[in-house]
Amino acid sequence: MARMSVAHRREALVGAALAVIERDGVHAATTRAIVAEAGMSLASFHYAYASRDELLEAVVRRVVDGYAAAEADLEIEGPLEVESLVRSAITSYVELLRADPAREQGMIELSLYSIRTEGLRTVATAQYAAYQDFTESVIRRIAEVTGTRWKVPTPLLARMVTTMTDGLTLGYLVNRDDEALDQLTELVVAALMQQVERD
Amino acid sequence: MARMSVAHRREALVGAALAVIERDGVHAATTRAIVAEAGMSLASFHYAYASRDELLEAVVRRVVDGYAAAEADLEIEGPLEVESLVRSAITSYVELLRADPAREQGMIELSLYSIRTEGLRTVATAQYAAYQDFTESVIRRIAEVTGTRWKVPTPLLARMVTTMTDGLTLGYLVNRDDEALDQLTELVVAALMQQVERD
DNA sequence: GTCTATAGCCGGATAGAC
DNA sequence: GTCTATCCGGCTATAGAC
Repeated sequence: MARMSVAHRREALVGAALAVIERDGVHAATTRAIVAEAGMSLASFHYAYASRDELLEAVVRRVVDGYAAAEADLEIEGPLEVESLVRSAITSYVELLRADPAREQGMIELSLYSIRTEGLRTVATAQYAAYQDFTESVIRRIAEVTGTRWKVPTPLLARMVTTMTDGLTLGYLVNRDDEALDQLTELVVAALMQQVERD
Repeated sequence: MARMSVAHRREALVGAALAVIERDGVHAATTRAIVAEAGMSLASFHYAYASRDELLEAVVRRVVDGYAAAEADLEIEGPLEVESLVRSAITSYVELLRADPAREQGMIELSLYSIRTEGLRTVATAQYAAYQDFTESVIRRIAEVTGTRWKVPTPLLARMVTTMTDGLTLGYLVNRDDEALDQLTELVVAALMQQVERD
């Protein structure tokens, strides 16, 4: 393979690893599968990263950065009414889940793997914290735009959102029940609307 | 090892596999680790089961049967008031989670592994269906005992419960934040109480 | 029936040629 | 710097002695 800078090679490997994880799961993301996906040799892998876990750490970081980017791009659309904004925020994740369940399964597997792996635990919590920050900023934006107040602190509400989206994800991965997903989405929206302060 | 009936040997292997999965995760539940846990030889394993996946299928079935047994044993305690019964039902799971997070992580890993494995997919959905049945029966019992009606069908409400408990589980596994777990439990109870029909 | 021993494969990581 | 070839360990599954 042509000469590449280490930085460029690392980038390519992280991308390939993500592709394999999303398609076949963390278990299948062996160094060999990853280099095959990236079209490079096994030795080149170890030239760029000392170990498989070091690469996986970089993968988690890329995922985290993705959330941060999404946060920056965030746009509020549609009528400026709390319920419809909350619904569209939840729905946008649900549609992501529906469109690419394997991706979400890969992300959960990555979290669980990180938790079990010495040296990756802190990276896992960082992944969650980033997702948390993203959710919090959405909630804050909705409150600002509509002039709403919440009954509970924003960080707690954000955790409630991730709790429910995680639960929706696991349930959908197992059952693949689109109708149930729609109905549950409505219940989730209702649960959040319950936390709007009505003066 | 002394002579054992195949049935007894299988039982021992399933128990050992569950122990390893709960302690070290599905990934670590190799045939070698399992027979070491059970104190038998590798060859004896293959005398009882044709393959590792065949054993894992049996493990999932045992978990399912466990839920069914829990359902039969179910007792309603405390004051006959909807909110306190709902809270105690949720809390009893949350305390289970807090006491043995590794066990719950193992169960989630088992589900995700089953989903990815040809021939275990149906077993995975059966696992969830059993959990679903258990939850439904609890909800029904609470409604009967207190004379309450729910705004939504019981099966949907049961799915909402599993959605939220799954979410609580993933979040707790990553963050190990006991205070957040308490606060989220209260929000979950509130979300369920919202679905009580007040005439 | 139960064991030890081993086949056969795949994994991460490395040596050494170029 | 990048490659091919290889080491070495752990895995599932099986062969064959007893």
